[in-house]
Amino acid sequence: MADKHPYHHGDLRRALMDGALALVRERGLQSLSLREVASQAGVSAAAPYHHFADKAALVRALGFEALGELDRRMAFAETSAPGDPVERLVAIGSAYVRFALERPDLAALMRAPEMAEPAAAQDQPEHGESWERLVRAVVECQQAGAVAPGDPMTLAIGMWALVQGLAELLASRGADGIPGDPSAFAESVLRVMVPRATHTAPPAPIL
Amino acid sequence: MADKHPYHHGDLRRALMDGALALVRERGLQSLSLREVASQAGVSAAAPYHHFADKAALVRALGFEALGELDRRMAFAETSAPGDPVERLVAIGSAYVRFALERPDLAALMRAPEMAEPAAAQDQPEHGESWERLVRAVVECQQAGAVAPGDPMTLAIGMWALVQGLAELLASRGADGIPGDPSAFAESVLRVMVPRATHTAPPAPIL
DNA sequence: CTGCTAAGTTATCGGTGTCAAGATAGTCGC
DNA sequence: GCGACTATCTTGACACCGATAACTTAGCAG
Repeated sequence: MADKHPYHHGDLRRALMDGALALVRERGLQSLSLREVASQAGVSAAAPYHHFADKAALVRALGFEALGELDRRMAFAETSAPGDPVERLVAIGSAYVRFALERPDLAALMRAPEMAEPAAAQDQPEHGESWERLVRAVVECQQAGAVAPGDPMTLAIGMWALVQGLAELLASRGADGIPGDPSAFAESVLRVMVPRATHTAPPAPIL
Repeated sequence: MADKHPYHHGDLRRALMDGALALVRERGLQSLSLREVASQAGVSAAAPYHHFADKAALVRALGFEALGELDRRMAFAETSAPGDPVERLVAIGSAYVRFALERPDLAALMRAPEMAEPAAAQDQPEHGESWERLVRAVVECQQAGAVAPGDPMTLAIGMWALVQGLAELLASRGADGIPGDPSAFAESVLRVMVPRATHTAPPAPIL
């Protein structure tokens, strides 16, 4: 309905989002100003309110778009890392970290406080299957006997938290003091932290 | 020098920090206003600038105080969890998550964007030994043969990221859909994710 | 052509961070 | 005790921000 006939501006909503994203990219989410976004798009300061209820709504729209891009990257990582399921799990997680390192602006939008507000549940477009993909990868690892058995939800939450913490640590906080390529380092951390299945049957049989 | 003789107000700096913390606690870091902090302390809007260069400086001071409290809790967890080094490591990590769940205000201050700015390196008071403590716990686990060998830094960063991600996931994001006590759940996740040493000597010796 | 509604405008409000200049109150040297 | 000095706080202002109300314009349906 709103995306068909460009009345005055020609899809202003899109222009606002693009401009806002550019501003976040170059000066950070912290100093994003709705007025500046508007004036950069060549419209008055009140115009955005015909497309977004709030400044928060704009940020949420961008955040969900960022989540979509993340989902796309993780999907690509899943399909292009065949064979060993553990390698696939690592690849999925690594894609997350790489995304946060390459696009800290999008990563910041994903974890913007506006995304945690209850209003965020309303305008969520497609519910994104990132979570299902991660659980699937964990289950496949377990079926292959490569990862410790147990509730896959627990493991998946652990992996998700690990990857998210790694991303924030390396992107937002400084990636100083670690050697070489941060993304390669993150991958090695991931590889170590995957909860591998213990190869012995009982723990230390007294022989 | 500034903490000795209360000139007019009687340690206004402290009053501002306490008031600001109270405001963050009840309405969130997002809507913290320097003016409101000042007027709540019974002082004009410009008064805080004699004690903090910026609003960001106030937030950083609070953030470092929160880091100190976290450090205190992790230190307590370390000393009061003797015996099994893995249990100690889990206890330290669990203390982090519990802290973030109990005091989301302090957790938010710790990861405030102002803490990542380069200016944060200046006014850091005591450099906090949380990191050293974590590395120590990891090394002890390795010496006991309970945790996979390898660079302890890598493992410690993994644990730190895991615990940080877990805290953010459970605190900022909703802790919905997980069963029972969130902190107990986090502890179980931690326990699963600790990179245990494989109990076999070589990986599958062809016998 | 006549409504009707979406889209954009101007004007304004209350609020915010920050600074400059002045007033005030303690401390120190004499 | 007294003047100089400096730290502290106030007033007043500036520029900006998010948000709303009232008005104008543009495109479409009948």
